[in-house]
Amino acid sequence: MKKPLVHENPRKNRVIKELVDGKRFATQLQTLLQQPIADHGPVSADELLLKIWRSFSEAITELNTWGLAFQIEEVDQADSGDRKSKDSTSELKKKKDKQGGKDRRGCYKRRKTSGSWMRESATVEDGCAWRKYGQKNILNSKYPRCYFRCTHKYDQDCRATKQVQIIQENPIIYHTTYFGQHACNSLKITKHEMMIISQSNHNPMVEMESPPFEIKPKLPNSDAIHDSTVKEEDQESNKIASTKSKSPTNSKAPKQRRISKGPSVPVTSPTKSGDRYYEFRDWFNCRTYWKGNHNLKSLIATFLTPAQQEKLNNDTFRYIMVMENFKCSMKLVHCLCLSRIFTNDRDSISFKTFGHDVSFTLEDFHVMCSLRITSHNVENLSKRESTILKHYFGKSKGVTLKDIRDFMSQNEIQKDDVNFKHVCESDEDAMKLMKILVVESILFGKKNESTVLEKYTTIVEDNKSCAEYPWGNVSYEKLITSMKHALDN
DNA sequence: CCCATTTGACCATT
DNA sequence: AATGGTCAAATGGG
Repeated sequence: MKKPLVHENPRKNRVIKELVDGKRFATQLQTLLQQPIADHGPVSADELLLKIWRSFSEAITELNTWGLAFQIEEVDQADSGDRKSKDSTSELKKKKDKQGGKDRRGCYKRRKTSGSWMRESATVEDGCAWRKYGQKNILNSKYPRCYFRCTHKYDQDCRATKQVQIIQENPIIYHTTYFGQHACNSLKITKHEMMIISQSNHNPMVEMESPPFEIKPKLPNSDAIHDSTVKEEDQESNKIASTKSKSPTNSKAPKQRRISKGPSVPVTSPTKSGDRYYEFRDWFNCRTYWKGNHNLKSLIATFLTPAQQEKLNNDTFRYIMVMENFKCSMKLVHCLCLSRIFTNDRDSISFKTFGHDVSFTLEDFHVMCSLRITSHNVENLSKRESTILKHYFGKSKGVTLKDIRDFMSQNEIQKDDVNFKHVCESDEDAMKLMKILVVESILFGKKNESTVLEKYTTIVEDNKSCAEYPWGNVSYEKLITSMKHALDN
């Protein structure tokens, strides 16, 4: 009998294993949640959550890089798609032996662009430890392309890679393309990694957020620490710290500011009762805080024509549009703002992520959300009437986000033969309506029932104003105000 | 000696 | 056949 090929495929086996593991952990979690907290065993729900997330994340990464390797499998089961071995010391020898001494260099599949993201900057430094493994002259390029992999490729099975190429001199600009997420326990979680975490969502088929914050419970007040898992984690971070001595970016942040111990920490948390302070994880998990449904992707797909989508993707909010998952990204921004409330520091914000202190400046906030920020005051709005709201909703005041969403879902694009038919009078109108939603629900984090503010609609309506308007300042301030309000309740 | 970079070879993909 | 991604021997720095 012919054995099904799939069982011979290590890639597929890994995917299956990860998914099965994930399911097992989920079942364990379900059992755990059905028991009273006092009966919980040595494994916490948070730990199980992390395990589940890791399993699915691994499976997705595997599926994303699958491609042709599945076919190669038939010919050569020994290697091809999977160069990695848990046993890094004997890996090289093993590989050669398996291949009968034949050199398999360059035996790879060509990169896919999905699951990658780019960055242009004046420095190559991004806080991560990279190892260069190649350099290539690229056709029609003045400068060579350099290939890097994560230093922890073998010791921690980390698959992150990047390609760096100079695209301009004086001033120098590096173009970096990142592939894959870090699976390693890197001490240096930087703003850039945060950006990556918030923007990368590799598989378009699966909506999944990376957990941007530490999962394990950790009380900020050392007196309150009795949980064994907390101690374990502390040991773990010390271990990492000692093995990773060179840490240029880290030295820049000696501020041992414990966010939760800041002077302006609220006495109670709106999520739970008791007189302890809460980490951002607590806020992050507080569903009442994250209003509305910010997932505009499906609306964009059904309401805008491909041409309109293309335009929107290259417009003022292009960096927002690049994000696969607005909700996750904006949660991060929310948390950043929240940290500012805790530290009461106008110049920088800091919080904990993966057990490490991370510090952000307002400038970094700008980098993260890529929204315009200016140093001077901005409230200089004209008192025009919103023509677009008036035109499509019959009124310029009192239109809710829901009204716009409903309008969009009731007027999906139609295609007859070759042309897209659209309910709006122009492409511009369709895009502007979508931009209003982006501003109100994503930048301002408003809930569905809120009314659209006319003064911002008029800015969106005017392309020049919209491009020049410092959305970064406004969303930043709005979020902080909104969080302060939430804290007071 | 260890670790990182350099560089030509190798080969999948286009 | 050209191109680009990866490997690994050679090389170099600490």
